[in-house]
Amino acid sequence: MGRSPCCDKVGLKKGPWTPEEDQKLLAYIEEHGHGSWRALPAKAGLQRCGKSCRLRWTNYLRPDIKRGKFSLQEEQTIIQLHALLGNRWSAIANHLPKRTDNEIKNYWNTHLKKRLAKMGIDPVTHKPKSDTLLSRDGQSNKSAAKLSHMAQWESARLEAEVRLVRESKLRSHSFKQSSSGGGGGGGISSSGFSSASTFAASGQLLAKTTRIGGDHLESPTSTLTFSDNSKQQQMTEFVGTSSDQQGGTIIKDESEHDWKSSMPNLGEFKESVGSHTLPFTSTGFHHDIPMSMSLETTPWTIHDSRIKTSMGGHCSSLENDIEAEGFTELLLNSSGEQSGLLEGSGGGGGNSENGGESGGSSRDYLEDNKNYWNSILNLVNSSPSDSPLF
DNA sequence: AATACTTGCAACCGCGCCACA
DNA sequence: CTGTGGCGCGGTTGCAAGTAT
Repeated sequence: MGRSPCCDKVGLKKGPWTPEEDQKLLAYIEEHGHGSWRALPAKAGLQRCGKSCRLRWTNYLRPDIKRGKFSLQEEQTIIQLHALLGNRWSAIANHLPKRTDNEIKNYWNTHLKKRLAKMGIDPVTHKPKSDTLLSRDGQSNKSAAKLSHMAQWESARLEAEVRLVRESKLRSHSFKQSSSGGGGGGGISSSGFSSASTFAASGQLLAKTTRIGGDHLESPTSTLTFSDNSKQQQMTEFVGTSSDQQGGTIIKDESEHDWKSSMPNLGEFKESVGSHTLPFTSTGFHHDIPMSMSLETTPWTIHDSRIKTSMGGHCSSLENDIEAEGFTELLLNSSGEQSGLLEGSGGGGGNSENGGESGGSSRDYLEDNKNYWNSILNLVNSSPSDSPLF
C-alpha cells in the first residue's frame, strides 16, 4: 500500500534531541499524557514526527527508566531470556522493569553477544559452536530441530502466560478499585489478591480471550485444553495447591504472588526440574497440570499473532513431535545436541569444547542438556529477591 | 599531537499487527 | 470484508567518545 513514512514531511526535525525539545516533550506529557503520538508534536510545539517523540519518550525521557550499567543479574536475565525468546527485545524488556528494549538490544549487541561468542557459544542458538560438528547425522539434526521447536513452544507459551497474568492483574486491579467503592469484592483481601482469585481473574480472561469451540477450549496459552467447565474449576483449585506449595505464606511481592500462583505449570516446571534427574519428566509436564494436553487429538489453533510469529510456523511439526515422542523423550533424544552452557563456561570451560565428539558421551550431553534447561528455567522460577523477573 | 580505528548508544527506518470505519 | 491510520517492534545507521598507533 506504500504508506509514506511519518517523517517524510518537510520541515520536521531529525537527529539528536536538544534539551529544549526534551523539556517541551516532558512538560507536555506530564500535563496531558501522550495521547495520540501523531498529534502530539503539534500540540507540544515540536518540529518532530510523532514517532520520534514516542521513541524519545520511551527510550529516554520516561521517568521510570533506569540508566547505567547492567548488573550481573540483569545480564544473566537477558542472556537467559534471549535463549528463550530470541531477539524479541520488547518481550525481554518486559521482564526487566526500568530497562528499555532499545537499551537491552544495544547492550546485547555490544556486550553480551560478543562475550558469548568469545566463550564459544553461538549467540543466536545459545549452543556451543562446536555443536554444529555434531549434527552431521540426520538423527541429530532432527532431534535438534525438535528441541528448537520445544524452545519456541515454551517461549510462546511463556509469553502468552505472561501476558495473561499481566492482563489479569490489570483486571484484578480495576476490579479491586471498583469493588472497593462498592464494599469489597468477595474474598479479595485488601492487601492483595489470593492466588485463587487472581487466577480466577486470569481464568475469566482466558475464557474471554479464548474461543470455545464445541467441547473444548482453545487457549492462547497454547498447551491447555479444557474438556468441560469442571476442568476449569480444577484449574482454579490447582492454583490453590500451588500456593500451598510455597508454604501457604503471604508473599511480600504482589507480582510474584500473581506470577507463581497464576502459572501453576511453571511451578511444576520448576518442580520437575528441581527434584528430578531430568529437566522434564512426563509426570512433571503432564500429570501435574490438571488440564489435558490436547495436541494428540485437538486441532490446535493459535489466535495470538505474537505466538504465531514466535512459533514461526512450526506448530504442526511440533505437534507431530510431541505426538510421537512426548516432551521427555524429546529432551532425552536430543540431549546430544543441546549442550549449551550459559554460565560457568567462561573461557570455553564447557565439556563440549573443541567438538563434542571427543568429550561427548551421551551421559555428558544429558548432563549438559540438563544444565542448559535448568539455567533457563531457573530464571523463570527464581525468587523475586534473586531475580528481577518475578 | 594527529590520525585511524573501535566502541557504545541514541535515533531512525521499514515492516507488521491491530483497531476501526 | 477491505482499506486506512496508529502504534510497536526489530534491525540498522550515524555520530560522539574512547583507545590504539
